Amino acid sequence: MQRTYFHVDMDAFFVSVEELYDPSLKGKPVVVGGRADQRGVVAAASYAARKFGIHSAMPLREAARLCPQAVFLEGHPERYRELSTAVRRVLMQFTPAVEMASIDEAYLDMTGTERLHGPAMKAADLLHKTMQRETQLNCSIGIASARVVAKVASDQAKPNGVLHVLPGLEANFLAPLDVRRLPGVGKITEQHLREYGVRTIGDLAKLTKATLGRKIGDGLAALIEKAQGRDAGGWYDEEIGADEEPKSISHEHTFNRDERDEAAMESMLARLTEMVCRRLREHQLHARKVQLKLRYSDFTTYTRGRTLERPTQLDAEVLEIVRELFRGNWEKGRAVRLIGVQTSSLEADSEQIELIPSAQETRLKQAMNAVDALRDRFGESAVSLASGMSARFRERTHENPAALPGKEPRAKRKPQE
DNA sequence: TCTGGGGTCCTAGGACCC
DNA sequence: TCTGGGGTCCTAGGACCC
Repeated sequence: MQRTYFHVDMDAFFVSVEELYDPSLKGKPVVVGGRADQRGVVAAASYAARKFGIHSAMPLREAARLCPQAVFLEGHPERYRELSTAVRRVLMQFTPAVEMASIDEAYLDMTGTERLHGPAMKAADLLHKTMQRETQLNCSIGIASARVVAKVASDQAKPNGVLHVLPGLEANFLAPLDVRRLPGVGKITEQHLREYGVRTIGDLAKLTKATLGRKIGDGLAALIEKAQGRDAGGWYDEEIGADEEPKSISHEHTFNRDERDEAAMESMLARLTEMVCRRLREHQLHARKVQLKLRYSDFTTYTRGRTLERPTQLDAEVLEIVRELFRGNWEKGRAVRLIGVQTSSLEADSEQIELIPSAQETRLKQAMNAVDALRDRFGESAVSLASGMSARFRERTHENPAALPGKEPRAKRKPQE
């Protein structure tokens, strides 16, 4: 059956949200991602900043060199999440089949909504206006019979436009575009494809086993099919909105200066573990896999993990494993740039083989819920488990004085209405 | 200019099983 | 004289996306 997908992509989302809260930023070169002298990259750049050659994923220091007068902002993740929820609410007015693909973009399955909203272009126009009115944010919309084509179309429609690729014309629309425009083709794949003379999506669409001179793997086969204008592989084979629960939950931290002190790294690990486990509990999930990530100062990166016999969401259990992995794998004395904790193979509470929980376990769970509640009311620093405290103290005093308690008022939670 | 943080999916080798 | 072979789990690494 012929389907109709919308891909809705917010224009310069982080920057636009910042402008909402501080209209004086409008028209200025604005960079969201961190201070100009920090380790980090550009998360979003205003159109004025882009004129200087600044783009996302560029190191902050380079952005500062290109445009010293730009306004550098750390950003406000809570505000972005809040606006993202508002965006989702608008989209849900048009169809329940909405899937947020990231904080600022979504896919809508609009198949069969003509009776309700009229033809696709009319619905898109209304969606565009509703989004403006209810969030004060601009978006771009791509419409097509395949999600991958809708996504490329919204990209071409930017900024603040709508592009409808008519059924039957998908391949024609894609063919002249640079192969990098196709989702899934990054720098590395582009280089590989270049060796086979592929420069445009049309070139990729024509690849066969014969022209390639070798066997085609599943990944490349899916890529070729996408280049021909059809959804293929992985997520593209599932229904919109089928995914709700996360498949992994992780936190990581890059030290502002490379770290070689064991105690400092262990307390950071404790802190990261607390954040991860807290989110596991929020989602009512238990993790069966725990992974440690280490990146040394030369950027070589290692992950070491373990599968648990029994899934968990408890700080102490996860931290014990993380510690063992760290002690068993960190080369003593070698300077560490980044450290991280990841959980995966997540299972819902109900899937747990519920042996009768021991009284001790029940008490522990109650205690964790109490800790989470305290943190809700008084901030993350209110309650600390294990050795997370000293890391927090270090970060706040030496590396980030602005974050000292009292100096940085925590965002107040809105009372429930 | 040294390169964030949070994710998803794919690959590939070895173990194990039928 | 040597070759089975497919499915699934586990682990680690890597490409890619916003």
